[in-house]
Amino acid sequence: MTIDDNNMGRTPTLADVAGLAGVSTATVSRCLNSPDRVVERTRKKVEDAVLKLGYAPNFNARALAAKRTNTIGAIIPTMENAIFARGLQSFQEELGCSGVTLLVASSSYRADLEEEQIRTLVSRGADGILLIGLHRDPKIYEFLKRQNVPVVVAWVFDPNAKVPTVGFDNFSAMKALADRVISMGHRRLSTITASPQGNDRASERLRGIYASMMEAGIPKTELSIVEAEYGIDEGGAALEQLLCKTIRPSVVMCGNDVLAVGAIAKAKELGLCVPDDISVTGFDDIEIAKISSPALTTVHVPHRRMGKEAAKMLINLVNAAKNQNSILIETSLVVRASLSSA
Amino acid sequence: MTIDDNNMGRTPTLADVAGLAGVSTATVSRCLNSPDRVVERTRKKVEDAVLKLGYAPNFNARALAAKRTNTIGAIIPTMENAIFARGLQSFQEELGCSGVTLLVASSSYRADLEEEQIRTLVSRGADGILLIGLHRDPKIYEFLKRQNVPVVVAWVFDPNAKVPTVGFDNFSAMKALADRVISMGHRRLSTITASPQGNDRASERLRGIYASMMEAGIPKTELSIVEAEYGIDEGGAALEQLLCKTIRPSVVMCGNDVLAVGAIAKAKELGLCVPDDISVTGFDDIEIAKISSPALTTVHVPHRRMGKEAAKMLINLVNAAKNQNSILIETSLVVRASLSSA
DNA sequence: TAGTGAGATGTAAGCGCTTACATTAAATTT
DNA sequence: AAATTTAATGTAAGCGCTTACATCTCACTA
Repeated sequence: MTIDDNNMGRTPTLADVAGLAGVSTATVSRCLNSPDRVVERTRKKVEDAVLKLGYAPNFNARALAAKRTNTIGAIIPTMENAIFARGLQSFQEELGCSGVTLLVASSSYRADLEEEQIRTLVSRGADGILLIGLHRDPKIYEFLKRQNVPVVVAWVFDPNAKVPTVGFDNFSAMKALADRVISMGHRRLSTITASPQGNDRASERLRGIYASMMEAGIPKTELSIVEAEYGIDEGGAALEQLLCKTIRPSVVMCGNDVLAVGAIAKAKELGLCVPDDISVTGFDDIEIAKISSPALTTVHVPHRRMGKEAAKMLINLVNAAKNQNSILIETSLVVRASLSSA
Repeated sequence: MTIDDNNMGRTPTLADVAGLAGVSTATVSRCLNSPDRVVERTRKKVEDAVLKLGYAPNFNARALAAKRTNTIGAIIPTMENAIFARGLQSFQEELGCSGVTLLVASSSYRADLEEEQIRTLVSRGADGILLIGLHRDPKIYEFLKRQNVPVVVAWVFDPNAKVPTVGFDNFSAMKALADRVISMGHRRLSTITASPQGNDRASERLRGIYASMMEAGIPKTELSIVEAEYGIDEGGAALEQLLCKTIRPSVVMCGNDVLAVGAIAKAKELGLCVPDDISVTGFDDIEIAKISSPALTTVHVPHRRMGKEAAKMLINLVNAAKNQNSILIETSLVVRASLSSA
């Protein structure tokens, strides 16, 4: 049995265990944290006492005394987005292998909230922090540095950043997709994107589209842009806005699969045929991309691998404090039925 | 500026602030926790010192001394499921209104992991805990009670449970759906469900189907059951299994929308027409249900409201410790194209 | 103007744990 | 068997904060 009775009116402490076992608190502490430093017979006594009392260590007291929490914090923009959830899942799994607990917070894509949560995580004693995207007030990085809390940034790759990153090249990934789109004859382009303001993933992807257009000699003005928040309905609404423009685009390149699926649904609702009347592309390649009809052309991102690498990196940083090199996660184009020749 | 320099080699403490401001630590503490108990002039001095040093309180020390964390924990089966993510989002928002922080853990549907995480949350000093589903070892409820940590259970409604619940009646909701299915002439029924073992949501829903069949005089044997984990691909694989059975069902009632969408996709892949060859139903009514083609017949669950109510209840419990009554969240049938007459 | 009491601030004792250092016991060497 | 090393355990000083209680101020009252 792991959970047992004790007949005190309060939750048992280390001292109670020590008393019952007839040893000092230091010995009990050692039993819990480095059992090999305690002789078998003593350890047995202590373990019995722990069970007898249903003792559970007080985390806060431990953290205060040890100045270490075995906890790593992560701040993601939203929990409602499957891609963050999935990356985080493997991040957590990898941390778990090292006995580290994950603390998650979501910032709702708001910089001020994120800053607040970073401070919360630090004051809670997180040994390290995972952040999404590089773009934020430099003061925050300074703060983290001064507090001696290592950081890893995921979802972007930038070997020149002052913090290690593990992610993919948003610019190149989107440019590769745009290259393909343009090579299929599309000229009247459009995109549904998250606000690039303060979101380097979004702005890099946008830059990727422009770069491709430039190479193909298509003027920048041929790209219509609509900003949308994350969500199926938001994608649909954005598509409607796009269709109001005087020149109807032949393709809409969406910032992620969810927006894309929303756009497809809305297009069908409006009696348009995808991809005959309008092509649609996504980004991320989550499950929904495959089962969408038509199936979605998108950029595949190995989120699980990214999460895992980020975890390893952060653990190294926490343990050794030696600098880690950024890791590039390769993406790949997945061409499916939602994209056809113009 | 909220984050500023200090020229010490370590992170500043309350005592540092007190020293700089020329007051005692008690006064600084009061400035931070009950500003109205400190006179304006003093408070100003303290605030200046806080800013000057970039002071951030040490959460663990505070929790240790105050025996309160303003933190509530929640353990959900998985983060990858949109319905939990969404319910949790509004849960968190509501908590935020009261200045309470949320700590999330996911148990991967494993009872042992859940128990471990409950203990972790308690040892971290969570003032209260949100759990999904009632079914778990009674020892856990006893443990929580002894530790004086209030609990609310969500996603199920049971006025007779020993802990307050806020959720819906899984039995009636599924029975209502089955009633409709059967009234449309279906007799060869099937279901794709999470393992009902230790999952009261799943087992109640299954019971709902049986109850409906019984009323209609359909023998229990007419229901084929396949268990599947959560996921689009899992739903597809389960459908294949179902189709291997000698008697092909005319309808597949899925435990949630994600499984249902997976089943639909697989059916289409196999050349079957939904709903002409086979009808499919889901549960939850997440966004994907609307945009699926054909659109999914399902049970609508107001997750956001559920999350909000759960938060309110938990906060009351933490503050007043008076018992709360369970809250029933009403569900409703949403009939869409994926269900047709047999 | 001394007396009163409310309000502001200070003092100091913990909260439950870890850990450097001191002490004691056991194992090894000579 | 005494001397020396090594392993096991104990002692006690914090970790950074909150808060009961003591003290001090000062505007009022009588």
